[in-house]
Amino acid sequence: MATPQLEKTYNPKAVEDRWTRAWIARRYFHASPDHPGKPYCIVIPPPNVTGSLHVGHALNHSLQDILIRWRRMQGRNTLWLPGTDHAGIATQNVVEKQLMAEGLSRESLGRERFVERVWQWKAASGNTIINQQKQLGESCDWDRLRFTMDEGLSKAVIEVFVRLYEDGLIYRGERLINWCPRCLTALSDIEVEHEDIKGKLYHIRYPLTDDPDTVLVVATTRPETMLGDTAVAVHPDDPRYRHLIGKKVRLPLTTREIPIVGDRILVDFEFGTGAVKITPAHDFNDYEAGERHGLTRLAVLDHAALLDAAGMQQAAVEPSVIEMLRGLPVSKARPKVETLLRERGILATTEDHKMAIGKCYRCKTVVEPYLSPQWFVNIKPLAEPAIKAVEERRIRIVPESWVNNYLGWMRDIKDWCISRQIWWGHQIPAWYCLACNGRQIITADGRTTILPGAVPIVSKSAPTRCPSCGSTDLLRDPDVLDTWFSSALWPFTTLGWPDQTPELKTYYPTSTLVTGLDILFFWVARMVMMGLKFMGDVPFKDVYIHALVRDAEGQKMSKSKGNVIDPLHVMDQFGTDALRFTLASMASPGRDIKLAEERIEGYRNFANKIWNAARFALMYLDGPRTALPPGQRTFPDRWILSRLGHAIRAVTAELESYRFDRAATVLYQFIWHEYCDWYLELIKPVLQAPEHLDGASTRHTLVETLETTMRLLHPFMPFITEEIWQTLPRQGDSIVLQNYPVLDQDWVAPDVEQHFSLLEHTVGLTRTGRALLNYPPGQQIPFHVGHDDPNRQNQLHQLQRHLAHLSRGTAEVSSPCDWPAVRLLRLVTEGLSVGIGVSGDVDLKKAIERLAKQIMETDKELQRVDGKLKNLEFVSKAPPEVIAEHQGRVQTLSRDRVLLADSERQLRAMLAV
RNA sequence: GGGCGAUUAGCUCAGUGGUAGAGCGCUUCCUUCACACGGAAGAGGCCACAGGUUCGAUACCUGUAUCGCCCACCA
Repeated sequence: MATPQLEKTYNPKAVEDRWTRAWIARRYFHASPDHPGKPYCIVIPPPNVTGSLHVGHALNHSLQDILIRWRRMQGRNTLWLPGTDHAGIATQNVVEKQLMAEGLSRESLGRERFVERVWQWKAASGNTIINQQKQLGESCDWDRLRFTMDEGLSKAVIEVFVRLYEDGLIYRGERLINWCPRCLTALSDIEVEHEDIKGKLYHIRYPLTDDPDTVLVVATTRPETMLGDTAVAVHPDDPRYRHLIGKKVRLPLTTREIPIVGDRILVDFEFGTGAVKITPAHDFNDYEAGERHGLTRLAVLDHAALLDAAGMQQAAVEPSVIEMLRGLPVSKARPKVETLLRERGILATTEDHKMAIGKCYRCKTVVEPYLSPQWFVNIKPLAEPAIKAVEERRIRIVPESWVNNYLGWMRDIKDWCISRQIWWGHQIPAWYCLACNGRQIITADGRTTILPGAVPIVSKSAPTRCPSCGSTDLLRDPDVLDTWFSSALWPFTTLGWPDQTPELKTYYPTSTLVTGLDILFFWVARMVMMGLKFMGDVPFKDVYIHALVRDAEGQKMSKSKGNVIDPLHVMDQFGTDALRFTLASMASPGRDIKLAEERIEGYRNFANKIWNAARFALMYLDGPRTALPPGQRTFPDRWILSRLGHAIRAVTAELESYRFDRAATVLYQFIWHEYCDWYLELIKPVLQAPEHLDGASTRHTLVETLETTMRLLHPFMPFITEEIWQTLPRQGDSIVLQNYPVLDQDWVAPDVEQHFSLLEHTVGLTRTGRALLNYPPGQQIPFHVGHDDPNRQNQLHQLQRHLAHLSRGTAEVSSPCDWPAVRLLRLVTEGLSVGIGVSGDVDLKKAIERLAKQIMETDKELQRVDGKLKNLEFVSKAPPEVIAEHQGRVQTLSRDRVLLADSERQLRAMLAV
């Protein structure tokens, strides 16, 4: 017997560090277009460069790594392409915060030095998440690490922008957009998070100009914006108001008069008072109504969402009101306006009202609709092919339930605002000739505003002179592109586009995209559109959408709530394999994951179980082993191989349909309950008797099964499987490069499995008996087994040896009727009877009392079900014919066990003891 | 307002038109020579509610309730 080479308890830390380094150093994960095999490629959803690994990443990346390792082992030419996203606003915010701590600001630094500073920050901190990904065991091709602002990718971004512009799919215009007054930039529609809050509905009196005694009461949730009203709308069919259309009201707090218009789109006359104020510069609906009625747009809020004196002046607001409100944020201005209106008797009434406000997805500041010139993508022409691709299932979305979500959004898609007024990002490749556009370009307070009338020169490289007037006085558009613009190109720009690289040819379209549904619209939809536009093909064939990870209470994890599970901490405490396996096992479709640490601890135990199974196997490595044809294998060997075959088939099938959870369950079940609990126990007598005839065959199967199992498990638990695999007899340097197990048809043995289930059942009965009788564990228990079916009776004979061993007893197989009836308790199920001999020093009376008690309880339960169960076959697992045969002498012991007495009288006697 | 999903053991979740499953937790027994991060035996469920289809429904259909998510400009 060999000395065990492994520690008694699995210690993940050292193992993980060692293999992380070795795998990367040996470049096992490096992919090349020349490699053989059908390509399999995943591009990673690039985490923000500011990020550190949170549990959502851990889930997302674990699942990808499972797929990647699995496909690699299957012999595919496998590329997992890693990278990070420059995360425009998020990163800029991080660096600005740093500057603030130093008493600096980005304005004081100036654009160039600020951007330089961000690059410095990236160089210093940008690799945090990459290193954490490596710790997680991710088998990315780290040689191909990309960053969305790499030179090549930036070039591609410019290329795309220019081509879209030339195709008329990018335009510039002044629109009402979502504006974050803290980040001071435009946001796209989906960058706004809506939240319900309780607000008030203010009813305000607007007097008619030709009849000041008549007032039109309008309802609004934002009284402070009334200063910018340019009309009041009523429904043209509303009998209360329709005669007023065309008249004017005097706008309170101002000296302006505004018209009453009829608008059936804006006005729902059941809501509020049926009259709506129109503020085209501060509300999306009003903006459109303003377009319909040709209204002017008066902005009374500035870019920081403060009440703007100049704007108010232009809106003819009373000077005293301007003085009161100037420079105030909306939150302070609103109560002041309310008080003012109340004092002047203009406020009719207020009522509580639930309303939705939008917040910036980066900084949670309330966003304002803001009128400003921006760049947009004309998205409909791009969306159409992207809709078709999913409808025609050229892209398969898993789970399918998200298809409708995707299609619904795509069919109703709005133009995409892609310009951001920040400095960190891809600067828009547009220039303006100052000579030609002199009056369109205004610089004030250090902010340059390029009015919508300015004519851009869009070009891949900086033009030296204006093509129309020849002037060299050119100004580049200061805006940068939405971060998601470059992300949308990720599947092809990372492979070298616009160059026709071998990588692009080999790996595009990629195979699978693994992502959370939170970025389905931000990212997935846009990749589809851009991929189809520029590559003429879908960017990926499958999209697997996984759930969100929440804490054990189902709350979204957030730092402020303090309920964040830090994956690095967990990896440290329980091991990376345990975390990965946990996440995989909980990745059921269509349900969020509530993660609790106990669960991870459970899989840590699983890792330890595997470890010890390996230790056990290693003790018998030294003995001779033979490769025997299946016929010569022993019963336990044939059984475990048959089960292994099932596991292989199941795991593979589940992975093919992205059921990581079920694959994990299969592995857990097989390894713990079949390999460890039964197989290892079954073969112990053979292994521990050195001269046993079956020794060679058994040792062979023991190791063969373990080795195969390690390969089967490797994608899920890469570290421990590698470590164990290394100790086994093997060919090759690393499990990473081994073949994934495939089912060997010779292993399939239904007859053996049937055999085994008889054994399992019988052993279970003896153990129950032992527990019921309080047999001391050390004491051997004498028992008889028999079966009504002669065939199975025979099988029992063959299993006698195993039975005796596993039951720790002396087994005798005899036909059910010829047992010594005295002092035996018999347990029967499915025609199988086990009689346990009761030796003198056990209190038979007590044992029978306990049985009787159980029977009584069961009886009560049966009576509760109200006579429906007159026939015991409903509660017994015994086949009906067996029950019928024993009618009247059978009592239910529990739902699946029946106590059998030789006669009713005997039964009564037993119960009455 | 629209759409989607959930509701199964104390907790977290699988699952199937035909006798209810797992992990964790709990109870009892056991430190036997792979593992106490272990072994064995147990307890514990009108499968949210109400109808319908069916020989039979936890599963299929309809409705109700509660919770969650996504989308949406209702002032």
